[in-house]
Amino acid sequence: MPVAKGSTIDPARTRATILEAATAVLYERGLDGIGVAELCTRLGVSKETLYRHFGTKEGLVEAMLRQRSDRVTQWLAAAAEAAGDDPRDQLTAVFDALQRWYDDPVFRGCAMLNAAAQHHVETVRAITARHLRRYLDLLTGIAERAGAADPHLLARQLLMLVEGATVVAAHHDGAGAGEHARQAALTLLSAAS
Amino acid sequence: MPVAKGSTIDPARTRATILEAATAVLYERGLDGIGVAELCTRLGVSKETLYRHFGTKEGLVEAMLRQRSDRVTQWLAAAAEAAGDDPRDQLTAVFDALQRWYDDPVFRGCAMLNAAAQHHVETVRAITARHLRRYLDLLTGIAERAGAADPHLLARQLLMLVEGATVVAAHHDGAGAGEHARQAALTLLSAAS
DNA sequence: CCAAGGTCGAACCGATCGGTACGATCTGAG
DNA sequence: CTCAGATCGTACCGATCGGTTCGACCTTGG
Repeated sequence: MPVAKGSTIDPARTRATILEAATAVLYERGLDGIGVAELCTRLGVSKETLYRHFGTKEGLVEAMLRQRSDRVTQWLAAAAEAAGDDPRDQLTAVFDALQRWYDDPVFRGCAMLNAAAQHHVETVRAITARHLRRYLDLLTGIAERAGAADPHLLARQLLMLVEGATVVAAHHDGAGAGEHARQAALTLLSAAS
Repeated sequence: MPVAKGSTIDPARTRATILEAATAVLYERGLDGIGVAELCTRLGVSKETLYRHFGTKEGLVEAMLRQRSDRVTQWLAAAAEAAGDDPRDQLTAVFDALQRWYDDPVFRGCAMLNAAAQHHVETVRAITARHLRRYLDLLTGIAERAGAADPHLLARQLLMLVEGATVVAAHHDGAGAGEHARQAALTLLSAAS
């Protein structure tokens, strides 16, 4: 490791561990629902360490949102890819994956949307917008492969179903939300090609 | 006015005025984005008055969310009713009304969803759930009048489109979100009957 | 073995938070 | 006119906030 300059106790791993644990706690409690002191206690880390790695609570929040967006996007894309080449199968796989998420007891809605609802900070809003854009790209690919007359319009409508299903699952009733959205998505896909 | 017991300066009107102004400010800044002191300044009211009428910041928040849910629901229902008896016209009217909302420069997404994303308080979450339920009732009526095979399923899918369009409009791009959602909704309506 | 630097824990900082207290002022019913 | 009560403005409270500092450990490259 030529780039590993002066370092002991592997700070990179410390940072990764903090990020990992903070993701879960901040998702459960909300960004402003827990102070830095209690957060550090739950993370098993001192305030000085946290501030050296992230500079600011905002810095930690942004780093964790970025990582979470990366992971969720990759996770959804992988689910679609594993379903084969048929766009209908890919769409089904996406909504099935969402349903599995909704059924998770810790499910509390989309972390990016929740964050954007609290912090009016521009950086956070930008991360959320980028997150939706990534979803849209994934859905646009499916719509194009399906031969939709207007793939961008269809993708946008599918994005609304994805986000709408997540909202309904989080705030009204998660049972079957993924399946119901999937059914609607397939109807739109059929009608658009 | 027989019920007007002992009162001067019409406290009822004071309360209504506070609620009115607080709705706008809390929507713009976020529930935790403004303190009670600054809030009172913007409202042109003293802290003592605010606390006498609402007891707590939480009390104010809940009262304003309830009122907002009432109004928004009535506003959407009125838009649907004014469109006549055809379910397709009613659905169109709903999404057209939403689009007008998205185009408002102060639009910041659904206030109830934003609130539920920040406050994990059970009361707030209950108000949000009731709000979605009201939307669902409105859409169920339309789905039933349209003769849908499974009106409850269709209504749920339409609800996802409504909420999804609102999320996309707030966090990605509001231009045309209402129209695109309306188009998808009409497709689902046609396919379900 | 030694020095550099990551980490800890706790004390500490000023600012702000939600909420209370109080005297002064104003309003309107009797 | 009088007096109850609504309102104001301000000072104040304890708690908590995000963030800093420091001395003591501990780990590890040289």
